[in-house]
Amino acid sequence: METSNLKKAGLKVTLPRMKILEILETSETRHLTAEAIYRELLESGEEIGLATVYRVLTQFEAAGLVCRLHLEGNQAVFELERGGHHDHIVCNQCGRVEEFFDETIERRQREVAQHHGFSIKDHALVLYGDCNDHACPHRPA
Amino acid sequence: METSNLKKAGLKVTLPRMKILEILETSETRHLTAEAIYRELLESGEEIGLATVYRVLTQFEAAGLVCRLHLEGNQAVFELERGGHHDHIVCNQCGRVEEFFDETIERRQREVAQHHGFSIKDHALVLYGDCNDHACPHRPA
DNA sequence: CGCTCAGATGATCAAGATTCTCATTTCTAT
DNA sequence: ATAGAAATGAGAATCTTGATCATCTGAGCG
Repeated sequence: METSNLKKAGLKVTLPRMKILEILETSETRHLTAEAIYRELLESGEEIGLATVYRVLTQFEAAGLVCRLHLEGNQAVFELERGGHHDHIVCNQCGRVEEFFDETIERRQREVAQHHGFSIKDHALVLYGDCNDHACPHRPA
Repeated sequence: METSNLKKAGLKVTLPRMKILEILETSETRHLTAEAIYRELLESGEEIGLATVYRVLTQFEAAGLVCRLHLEGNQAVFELERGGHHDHIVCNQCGRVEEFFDETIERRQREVAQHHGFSIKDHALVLYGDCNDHACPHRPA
């Protein structure tokens, strides 16, 4: 019930927004597509439109509540902003997503950007590989 | 006239393919969208379909002749494969794209992936910032 | 040099993801 | 409760990219 986040972001506290936030907070998978959220809401018996999901997620992104990531394919995924910045590793086989943070990489990025005369504002880093987990339980949707 | 590249890739040497390759080789901008290539060809008086441009670029990518990049926005850009791997810095203001290669970052990526039990196969790294170029028409104040 | 046919092209259609439109509904402040 | 502003839902619209299919073209052969 973190309605405070919504208010703080200047967003009216509505049912669809709370429900979407709730799913982002409680879902097993930390990285969800708009469609996945939409389907989950429908299955919960909510009356919601896909357009609303996209609209709300875009607003959440602007408010800094969620991050939009383009991990692969054409569908963006959204993850709840839980404070720390991190990058991602995606398994080519099962689609599993893991997070990491590496200060050395972060520092070198800043240095490289400076070298090129850029003031770095953001970056996107995704590693693709095969997770060598034999019991890999996550199959792509 | 690098028709040898086409033959080597098992692609018939046709006018559209040569023209697209020529544009990729001679364009000022090293990173072009399919649409940009298409428009440039139309302006040169070529009779070509957008579908062909996409089809050919996809074939070039499969043949290792070009790289497809998702730098920002929804449109992929293509760049001629000139040997060395590199990553990109994009200016948020003017859209300029610069290339860099940093061995430290590359190495750390491999180490991080290994740490997570992944065999890294590929990666995507894009830095976003403001180029502080005084000639940049959109330079921030 | 012209012939043949697999492969390539171009026009159009189609698909998938995301945004827009607008009439209707829901919050928030009063 | 009520009014006004903002949000929602359904579907249309858009944008990028891939698929279809009839027509055309290039490479090898005579």
